[in-house]
Amino acid sequence: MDAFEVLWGERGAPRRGPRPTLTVGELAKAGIDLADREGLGAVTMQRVAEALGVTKMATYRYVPGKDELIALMVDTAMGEPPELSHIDGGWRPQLKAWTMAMFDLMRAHPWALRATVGRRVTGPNELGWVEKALGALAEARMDGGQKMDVVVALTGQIRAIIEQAADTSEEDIAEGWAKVLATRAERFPHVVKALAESEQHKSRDQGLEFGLERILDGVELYLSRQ
Amino acid sequence: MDAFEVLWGERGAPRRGPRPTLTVGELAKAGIDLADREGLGAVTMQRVAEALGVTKMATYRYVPGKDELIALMVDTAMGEPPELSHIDGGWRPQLKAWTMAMFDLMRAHPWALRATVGRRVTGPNELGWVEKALGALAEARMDGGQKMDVVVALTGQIRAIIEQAADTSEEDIAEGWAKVLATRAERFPHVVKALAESEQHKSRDQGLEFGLERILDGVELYLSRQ
DNA sequence: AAGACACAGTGTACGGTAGACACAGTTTCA
DNA sequence: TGAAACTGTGTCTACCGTACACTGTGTCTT
Repeated sequence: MDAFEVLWGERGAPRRGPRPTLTVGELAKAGIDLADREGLGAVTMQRVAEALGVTKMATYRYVPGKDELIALMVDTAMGEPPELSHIDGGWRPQLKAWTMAMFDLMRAHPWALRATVGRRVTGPNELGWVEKALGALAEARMDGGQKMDVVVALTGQIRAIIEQAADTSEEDIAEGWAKVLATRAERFPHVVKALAESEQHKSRDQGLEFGLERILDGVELYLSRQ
Repeated sequence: MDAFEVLWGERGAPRRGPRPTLTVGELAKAGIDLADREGLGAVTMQRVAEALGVTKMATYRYVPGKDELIALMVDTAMGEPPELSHIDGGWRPQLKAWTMAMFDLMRAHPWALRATVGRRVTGPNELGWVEKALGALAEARMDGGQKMDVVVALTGQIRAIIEQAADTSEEDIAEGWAKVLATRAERFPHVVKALAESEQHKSRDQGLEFGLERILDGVELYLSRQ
């Protein structure tokens, strides 16, 4: 049983033996709850098992190892992709809605960022999200590779905004960058200036909005040139 | 001694006691070598210490913990930011050169992606990179927050491309997505189509190029509207 | 009906991890 | 010439993922 099978294979009830007391779904949910409340570092086989009232070795009956549990958590947390087809106005408002939905999701589960770096197996929900985004672009005059590149750019934007928000949260910026910039302002004049000017509109949704509109503008311009 | 001090404080030679046999720089370099060769998972205090010929506890004389060592590795691997002022043509070619330079860097040290998720302290080199990018935008008609948003969008694009490349490397795509799409093509028709069409031009630099040009187009359009 | 079989959850054990702490040796300052 | 400050070492603890043997349970086959 590998990660692929855990994510994509359906689990028929076993023919013989005692009934399983858990399901992979419950396992994933327990992990997600733990990660939401205490961060990804708190997700250990021990604690997940505790939350479900079994010993940690019991979890290995459902999942071959921790990596696969995390993968399962990610795909479960991602959930069903949103329906976009009812949104009027073509690909642009649809992609915007898609991006916002994923942004909200990632903000609700910030640990998912850390859990989705490096090589991993794509789960059904995650692939469903990609499918929806590509569906929004179905009529656009670009080849498939370029459509995929647009989707990649959007996910990159989401991640970047959330990570920047994590880096520059109120207390961090106060005791981090500010501490540096106070003593070394002459070495980073542009950073100092940019930070000073951005004090006013500090909402992170605004940062997402701005970058997102630039990307969509760029795509629109590209399409209008074809 | 916290992460901030490790990254930003200079370490004067101690007044008394035996000479330190190492420097924080050597520590960082040993960690980087290890991570480059065997991945971030191979970086343990034990193995870093071994590579330097000391016991693992000796490393704690230079660095308060592993997190700080990783932060140091990241900032060291990032290195001095490239000089952009000599590049003609205004902010756009400069930002493009900046992005390409960072892309090359991240490809040379793929572990840096995993090491730069979540809350962390920004080091001097990393801040220097941001400074250079903002410098390229110094004359642009945007406020500082928007300039910062552009930089964030560019870093997001770099990360997204590299992670996508890791996910969809040749063998992974063959035994991962392809395996799914073969049996469930009807569920993900747009993904199937996009992947088929993108078979031809599979170079990842092309993916970076495309997304990057869209972003820069979007920024340019925004500036032309001001 | 009864045994064989497949499976679930438990308990124990192991190698590896980060890091705390006490200690011995070394260099410099008072 | 101590005393003080500092380095690297050895030992120890708590925790991690996970391998493996075992007991108990439900079902299929004879």
